Amino acid sequence: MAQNRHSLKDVAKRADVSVATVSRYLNGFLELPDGTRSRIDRAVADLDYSPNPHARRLSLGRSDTLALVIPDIANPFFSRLAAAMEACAAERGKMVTLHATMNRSDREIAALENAFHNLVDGLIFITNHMPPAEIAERINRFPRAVVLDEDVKGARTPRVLCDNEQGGFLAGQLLYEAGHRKVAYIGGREDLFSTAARLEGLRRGMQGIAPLRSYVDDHATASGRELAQRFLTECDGATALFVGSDELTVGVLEVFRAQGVRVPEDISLISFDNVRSLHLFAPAITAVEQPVDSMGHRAIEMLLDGDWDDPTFLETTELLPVRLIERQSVGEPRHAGTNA
Amino acid sequence: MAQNRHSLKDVAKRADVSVATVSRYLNGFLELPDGTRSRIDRAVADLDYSPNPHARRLSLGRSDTLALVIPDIANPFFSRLAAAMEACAAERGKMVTLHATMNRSDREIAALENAFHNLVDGLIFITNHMPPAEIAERINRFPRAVVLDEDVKGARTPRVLCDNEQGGFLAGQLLYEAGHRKVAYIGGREDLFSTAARLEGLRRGMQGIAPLRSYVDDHATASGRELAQRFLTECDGATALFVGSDELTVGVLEVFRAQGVRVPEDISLISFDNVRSLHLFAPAITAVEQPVDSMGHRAIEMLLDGDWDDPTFLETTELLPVRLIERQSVGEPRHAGTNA
DNA sequence: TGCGTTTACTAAACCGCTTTACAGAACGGA
DNA sequence: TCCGTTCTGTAAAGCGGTTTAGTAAACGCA
Repeated sequence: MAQNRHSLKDVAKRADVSVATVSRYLNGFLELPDGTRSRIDRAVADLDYSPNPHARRLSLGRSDTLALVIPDIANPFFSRLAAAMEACAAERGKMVTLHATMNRSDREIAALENAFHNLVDGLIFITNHMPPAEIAERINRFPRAVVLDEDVKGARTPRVLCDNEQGGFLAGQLLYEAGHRKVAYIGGREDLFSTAARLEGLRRGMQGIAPLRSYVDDHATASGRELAQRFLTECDGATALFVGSDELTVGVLEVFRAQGVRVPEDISLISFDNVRSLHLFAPAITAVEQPVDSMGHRAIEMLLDGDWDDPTFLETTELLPVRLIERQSVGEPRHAGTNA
Repeated sequence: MAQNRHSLKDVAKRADVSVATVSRYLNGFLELPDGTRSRIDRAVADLDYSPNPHARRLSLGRSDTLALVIPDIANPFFSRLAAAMEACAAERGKMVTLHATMNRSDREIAALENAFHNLVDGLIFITNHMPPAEIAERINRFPRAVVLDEDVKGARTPRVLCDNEQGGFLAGQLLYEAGHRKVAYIGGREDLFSTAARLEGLRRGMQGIAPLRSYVDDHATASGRELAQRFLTECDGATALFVGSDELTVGVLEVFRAQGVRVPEDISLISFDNVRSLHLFAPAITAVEQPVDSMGHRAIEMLLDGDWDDPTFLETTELLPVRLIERQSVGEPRHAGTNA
């Protein structure tokens, strides 16, 4: 019932040896003759002993904890990423703490500050905006950090990203082949590496035709609504929309539905992520799928198994492949003749 | 760059006082004259001092950490719950660690073991199955624990639940008024408190008509598919389906779609949770909405602000209200005449 | 001037574990 | 018999805070 814990000293006394002996034995640094060993084992069992983690961590100088700094856990993309990372970390005996930032620099700084002071064994950092240089500096203070999902300018850490360029390319190719020539992109700002890569890929897929663009600072559903509204008034003849995340897509579709804009009859649409149940939407939404689970796993593996003594390891960028999932949200452009 | 931290001793030396003075001053237990105070402030600033959390926790005997033991973070319901709890905890200076169990007893035990040994300041426990008595015992060993979302038999802790009975009632009422008389329920086993309450409410809403039932052990999409399949072969004339979670609903709809079963023309459907974007589904799905954010907030608030000295506090059950969100998945029963 | 009370601070124990440095006993070989 | 090894441990110094008990100096006051 109560926290009635026994200490190493209690075990030592009961087994009639010194604390050093018990400690070293339990940690596998000491071979003992059967008699002593069984006395210690007995004492441990009798007292239901388990080492005090605070003392252990103070002594060892590590925390057995990884910090996840992440924009929004309620967002399915990030929650799946978090789930993958937690599973991977738990397998290796590491705990995981959560720090939601909502993409706000002040909260990112607070989370990094917190994690740093807590002496975590490693940091996973995810952001969706272009953070100020101060944030990269703070990331660089961690002995071990991995940047995930979006590159951070100035961060000297390994990166795990999806192949955004390829994702853009697949989307562009599909749209081009369906006959679209005027395509708009809704997503993060162009100074983000992911956005630049996607736009680059999109252009390549579109045989060199550049997309129209609108930008947001986050991947909130509300931003999707706002941009959809803007898109409808300023769309300038665009017949297709490439949306940077499922969250934004949800907002876009809400507005389209409210305004009677039909997908794909009026506007074709491709989403990015494929973490929501887009297959059940009306219409089912075509999307570029991110390899969420492997991104999470790789990030943790790099953190824990990376060769952190090798300075070139910090330059590593792991690019994970995306897939295009074709459904029903892409059709022919409305007035195919007039858009060529 | 490196973890080049300064200790309290460094600060004390620099400010030319004792460590005790610095410690007590920094913790607000000591008033100091301006001179001393500013010397300490200076030293702290110069050395960029921040207390070592491991040492602090060892000394204080607490961890500033809350453990969230939760079935699956990738599930939107739980991820939103986790997001709400993290936000609430962060506001009060507590970190949050994540422990996903996938509703498996062995993992629940491992997570509880882990959290217990880590001397967390509090535990939030969520499960979706009927856990063995051992788990309640382990929960009871925590000085502070709150059970969330689903009651746990034998756990002597406060509970935060949604009003499942009311949710069932609202669903039943809607179905009854639409003309349905044969309704099936898909969800957790009946020995779960939530299931019993929902079925009870459903019956009440249906004017006393008891539903057909099928049960699962988790809220995975795959289970939804399986049960939908079973439902279609054994449905025994049921014209409506009340599904225990959005996750299950996704699986059900996948099967319905594959088999050409139309909602609501062939079968009416009401989901529970409303955490996925059901409004964009085809058809938009009527659902009982759980107050996810307030459930998360209340759980944390009870954990941190509850009167843990009052033994009756452990008997507290907080029941949060649900709402029925009407959309397009409920219609008249197919052969209204034959079902009365 | 002397005495009690504040003021301003310190010494040292303690939290519970790890780990280095060392020591006594037993053993083996020359 | 003597010396060098192994075997089986131990004492004690950290890790970096918090906190109790106590003290020297200054202050107020008769």
